[in-house]
Amino acid sequence: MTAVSMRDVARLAGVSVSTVSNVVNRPDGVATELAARVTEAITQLGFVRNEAARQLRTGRSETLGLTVLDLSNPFFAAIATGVEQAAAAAGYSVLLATSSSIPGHEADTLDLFERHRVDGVLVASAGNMLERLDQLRQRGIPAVLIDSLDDRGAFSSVSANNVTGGRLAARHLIENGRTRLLFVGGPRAVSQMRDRLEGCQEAVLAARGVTLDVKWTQTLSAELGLSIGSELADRPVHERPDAVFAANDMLALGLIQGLVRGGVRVPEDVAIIGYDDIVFAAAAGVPLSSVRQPSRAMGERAAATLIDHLRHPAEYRPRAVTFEPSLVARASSGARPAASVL
Amino acid sequence: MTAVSMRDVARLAGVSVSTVSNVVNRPDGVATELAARVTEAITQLGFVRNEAARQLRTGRSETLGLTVLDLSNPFFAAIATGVEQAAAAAGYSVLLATSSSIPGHEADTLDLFERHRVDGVLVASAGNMLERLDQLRQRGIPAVLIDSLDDRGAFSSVSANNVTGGRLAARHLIENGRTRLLFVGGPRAVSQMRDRLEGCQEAVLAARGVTLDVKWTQTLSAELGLSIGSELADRPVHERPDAVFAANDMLALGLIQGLVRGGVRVPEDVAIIGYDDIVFAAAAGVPLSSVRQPSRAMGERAAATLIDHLRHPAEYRPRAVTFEPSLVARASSGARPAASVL
DNA sequence: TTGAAAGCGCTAACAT
DNA sequence: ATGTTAGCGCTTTCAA
Repeated sequence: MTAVSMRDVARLAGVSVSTVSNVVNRPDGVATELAARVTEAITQLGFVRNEAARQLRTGRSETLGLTVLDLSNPFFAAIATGVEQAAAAAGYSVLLATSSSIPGHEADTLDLFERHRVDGVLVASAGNMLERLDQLRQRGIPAVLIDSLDDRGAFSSVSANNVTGGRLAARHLIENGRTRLLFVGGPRAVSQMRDRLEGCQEAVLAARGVTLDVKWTQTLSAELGLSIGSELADRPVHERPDAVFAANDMLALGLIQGLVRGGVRVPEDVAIIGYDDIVFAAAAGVPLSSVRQPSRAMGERAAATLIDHLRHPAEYRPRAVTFEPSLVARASSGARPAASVL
Repeated sequence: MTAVSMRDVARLAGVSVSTVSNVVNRPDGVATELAARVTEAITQLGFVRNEAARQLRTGRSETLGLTVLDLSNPFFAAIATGVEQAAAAAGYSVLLATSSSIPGHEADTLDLFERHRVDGVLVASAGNMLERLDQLRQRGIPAVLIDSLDDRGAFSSVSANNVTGGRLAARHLIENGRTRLLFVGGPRAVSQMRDRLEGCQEAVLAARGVTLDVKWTQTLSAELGLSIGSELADRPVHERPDAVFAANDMLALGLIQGLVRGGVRVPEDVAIIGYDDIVFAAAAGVPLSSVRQPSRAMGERAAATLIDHLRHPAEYRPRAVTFEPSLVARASSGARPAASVL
């Protein structure tokens, strides 16, 4: 019942534990005949090395900690997929934690990671974890931020330019003749949100006769979008925006639903554009225009960057990898749909 | 740079390591004055216990392994969310692995788990892992299956009745006047798929003058649905089914797209029903009727069941928890939409 | 109530 | 090329 150890293998093969260890880790320097005997014993006994013991001895866990805001948002799910794949390809395991369940305590997920002595941490969560991450870094556990930046440049990050994204979205709405824009997103404390708004504002200022209203929210869920959509639908027409830039697609999808149910036509009465280009944006009731972020690639790249830091600690230089977001125009923004992308 | 250990804490507090251990794990039996000194030393030094060492000593890792087929499918993402939450609430960490990237080698994810000596394993993946899971069980690592059953009853499982689900779907289509049904799903080797078809067949047999065609597929992606939809659209009308039961929502969503692009009206010409009721089904171009599985609850329940087995190994009795799936009728099946659910 | 000591399974010097 | 040995950080008897 208790697991097979190297000692058992050594005994059966008639060799020492260190030889077994060598066969497992550096088979080169072992006589082929012995190696064969050991391998035989390993399969016969079904030996599986104990990572905890190995980790205790080597000081490395070959494990990465990943904190995501919310797995049920396809944007984060895609990031997690990318991370997991890249990590697995490099021989790392992934310890997963979700931060949305503990508002205000997002950094708690890091405690878990530190106890497990993960080799590094990946954070895709809006919560403010920088202080705690600093602490981890001082203790030898580096981190890479996904979808956010570290202003002080202490951490590497992988993100898509949110100012550009906001500008793309707003410019697109304006080019389609919209003049009364509404930005819906939040929380305000989250820099991505402020950046998207900033880009949006730039585009508005660059145009003439275009107004921008802002509605800050605490979350970005489809449910919230639904209720905001209903609220907008209830407004008299002249108090209603003719275009809404929603800070993510979940919110945008809900908005469309709320508006349509309230008798408002999308895009005729109100144009909508979202953010992230989740896979379902294309299949939505009114196919949703969106600003695409290469979420899965971002996850892969973040894991690769972290692993690179791990492998070359000497030449550690935080680097900010920035992807450029791109506009995906579909029906919801009133543009002629491009060759439609599923 | 090297992490703070209990020895360091002990030294600073002027006590022995075992006292530190006691303070951390069983503070009751320690004199308050000493305990205070130790706690003080802990915060001062920023001590964080090393799980690997603890695990090596106790033989328990307080970690659960979770294998999911594909995180980018909201059904699995919801399961993962449920698992993660329930595990965290009970003090367990979650080691995550994705199996879709290694077709034919799904069980490889279990190697990882065994090396890490996870306390238990949760499997939400179609791949055939039963043999390897048996091995793990013999080595003291129990498993719980999610969304699949163990015919031999060796493992606990949490699933929704797929026969019932298939019956609900087909009956619904038939009740709406459809007579030429097509089932699309697969792979055939996956029992969930066979069960859904079985339920479907039952409903067809119970009706008169209804035919059922079957199309087996290797995967269930939106892309595949799109191409099948196009193919159906290209058929002459009399060779085309008037209703399609797709084995999951991703596939169904793609199907709708393919059909609509090909000039086929949904649901007028072809009714569609999917499976899983992912959150985006409601927001689809044609709101998608679906058979709902309580995915998140299933994840929670599975984790709870596994943890229960872990805590009461003596009274281990595999149990099959079965949720009943429910029909969610929306526009795609030609029914009058129920009070619409987002 | 507190401490001393053994040992979990492994790796890495070091000795042979 | 192989074996001997120490020790990673913790928990847990056992003794004081």
